[in-house]
Amino acid sequence: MTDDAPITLLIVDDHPVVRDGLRGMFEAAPGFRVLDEAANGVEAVEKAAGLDPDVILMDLRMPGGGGVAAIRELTRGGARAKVLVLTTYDTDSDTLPAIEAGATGYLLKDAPRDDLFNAVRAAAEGRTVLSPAVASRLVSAVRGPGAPRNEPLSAREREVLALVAKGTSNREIARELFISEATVKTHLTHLYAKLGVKDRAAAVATAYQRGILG
Amino acid sequence: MTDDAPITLLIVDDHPVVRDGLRGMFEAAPGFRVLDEAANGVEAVEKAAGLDPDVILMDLRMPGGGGVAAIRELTRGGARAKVLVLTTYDTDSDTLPAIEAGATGYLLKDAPRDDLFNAVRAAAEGRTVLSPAVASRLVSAVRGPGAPRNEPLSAREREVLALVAKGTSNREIARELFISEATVKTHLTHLYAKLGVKDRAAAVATAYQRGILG
DNA sequence: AGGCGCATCAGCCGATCGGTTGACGGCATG
DNA sequence: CATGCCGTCAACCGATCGGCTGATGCGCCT
Repeated sequence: MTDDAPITLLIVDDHPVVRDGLRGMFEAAPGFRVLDEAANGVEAVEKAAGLDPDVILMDLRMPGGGGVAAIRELTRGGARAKVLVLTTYDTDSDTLPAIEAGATGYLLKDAPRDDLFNAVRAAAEGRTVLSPAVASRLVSAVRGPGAPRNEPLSAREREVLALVAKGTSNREIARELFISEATVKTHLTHLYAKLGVKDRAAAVATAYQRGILG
Repeated sequence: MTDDAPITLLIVDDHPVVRDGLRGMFEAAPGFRVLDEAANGVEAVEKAAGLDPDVILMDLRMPGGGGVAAIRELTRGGARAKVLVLTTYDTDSDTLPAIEAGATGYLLKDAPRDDLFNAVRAAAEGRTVLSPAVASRLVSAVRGPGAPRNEPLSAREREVLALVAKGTSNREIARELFISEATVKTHLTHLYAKLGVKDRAAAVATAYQRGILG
């Protein structure tokens, strides 16, 4: 790939507004060429096969064809395209799966325009680009390839979690277990980290999926 | 039972402090007689068989022998004793199970002393006594015998709930679904009512148990 | 002896949640 | 056509949560 050849793009997002915004942004900048758009993962895989873009800008969380699955399919299919994940809002729980699935970069849509351009150029060259928030998450999560993070919860943590699943507030949990509210919060913070979630609702969901509850 | 015969009591609670408190309270008042105490459901069933108390004051949520199971066993065994449930803090999800299991009354420990006395007298006569909070829950839950309230969630509500289970905040859910945060909250309030829970964590738990999620 | 995980606690903060009340249009059912 | 459910939205409020920093004591393993 020479310096003057434009980087070709495929934009994947379920929000038409976002697609337009990205298209406009890249068409207005030199060195980029938007080949097409797709509204979901399935469509993205199809179009990528035909168009062979350099970089795919992909949203996660789309109706009808999740982003992570699409990435996995693309990389497994040996596609040349680099996938740059662009998440709508903040760093959610799909970060690691997306990267494990083969995403080359991961950043937030509210990143400055120039960061976006740089990220796409970097991705086109195969360099990994991560938004700071994501990067910090990754370093704190240096773990084996594809390991679904399975740290065991302590007995006390499981006890707290079980009460959380019953709708018990931290204060109530404290009274139930004869400990202070501060301790309850500590247990919660720890088990959030172990489960890889960020609030009690997600903790309960993950616990059910792993058979810790129910 | 004549007017001057004291009402005999069995106190069941895992907290020694609470047991002492109740014992002291009833021993100081005329017309009551505390026969014994138990620290869990199993012990309660055993002692009730031997002592034949008029009223059993029972906490729910105890380690080693849940209160509801004990109540069920007592009533199924044809015990004469009336069970008055005394919950530590507030109206939790065990309210209905406890009453269905055969509890004669249900009130909160922070009820005024006289309410407690009256409740025990009422229970001894077989009258049902409920704390206001519990009563209002019941009227809004005129369920058939043993029916675990199975109101179906609307499609939108299920959609919101699924995102909640992923740890998504209300604001993020709003963006995902192209609706306002106010609407998200409305959906949540509705689905809490339908599931009979009071926060998102319990909603997720209930949803898993009913197969709505996972 | 030193390190490590677990459990306990404090205080502060901003962000978020849940409750409440009230409202509007659409659509179906009766 | 009246009633009810669904979906949408607003504004306000107190309660709760989650993050952060930092600290102590205990038991276990090396």
